[in-house]
Amino acid sequence: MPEGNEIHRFAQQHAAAFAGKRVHVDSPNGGFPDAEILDGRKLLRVDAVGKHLGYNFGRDLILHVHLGMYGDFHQGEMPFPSVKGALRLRIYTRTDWIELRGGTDTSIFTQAKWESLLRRLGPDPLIPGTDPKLAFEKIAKRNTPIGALLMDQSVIAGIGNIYRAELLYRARIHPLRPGKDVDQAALKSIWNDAKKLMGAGVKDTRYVTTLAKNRPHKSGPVREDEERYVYRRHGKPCFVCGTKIERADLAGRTAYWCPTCQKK
DNA sequence: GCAAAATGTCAAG
DNA sequence: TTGACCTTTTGCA
Repeated sequence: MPEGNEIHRFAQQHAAAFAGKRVHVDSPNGGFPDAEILDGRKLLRVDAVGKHLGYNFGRDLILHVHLGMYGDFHQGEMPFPSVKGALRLRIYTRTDWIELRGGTDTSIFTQAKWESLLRRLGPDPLIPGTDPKLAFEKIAKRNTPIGALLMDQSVIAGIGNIYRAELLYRARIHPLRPGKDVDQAALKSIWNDAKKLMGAGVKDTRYVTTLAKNRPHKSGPVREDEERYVYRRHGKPCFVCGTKIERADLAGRTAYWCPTCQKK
């Protein structure tokens, strides 16, 4: 279910509970038979890059988790909740536990494999100090729509369908505009906006991208139906201009945009 | 009770 | 470009 912000949040929370400690690892539904290799070892640290998590148990023992579209974690203090559903992985100590369900990949990586993963990922806006230059250069060369490039993890790591839609709305750029027609100043502002929005999304579990001045209810708590400008708002009026939000498939995922505010 | 959809990625054709 | 895969939740019978 997650974009990069949630991955980084999981890394922080899981490290807080387990890093530097000997942990138990098991797989109640048998979906991760290698759990026993890790059981009883010390978890050194938890890394997050883009949408990937690496639980580092020492060289060549890196538990790689990619949640894909459906994977999710739950975390809590002992005792365990009752086992239900397809519980693939648990990590726990005497006091804390996490549970993992779903997900595209749960497997043990060598150091070399982890490094080759890092090599094929673009810069991650959630890693402080990251230089976006390589991403800008790739985008400037390509005819591919910017809406597809922002989701391409080898261009920029961590952006998913919600942030793609909302970043492009906030930049007033149509998702079908070719990458090479997005100027450098616009790319820079999208990158800075990604750092800001996704950074807020690490702390806040809601994806709020609207400015208060654009919300129909400008004060009070943000209403659920006013959190975002375009994502899953097709057929509804744009908060800024009133035009109906459109949607279409783009690179295998549904893109959303305002045909008036966002220019091709 | 069942179909459909969902914040993702990869491989086959 | 399409299908396959992982699982839960929602909406409609």
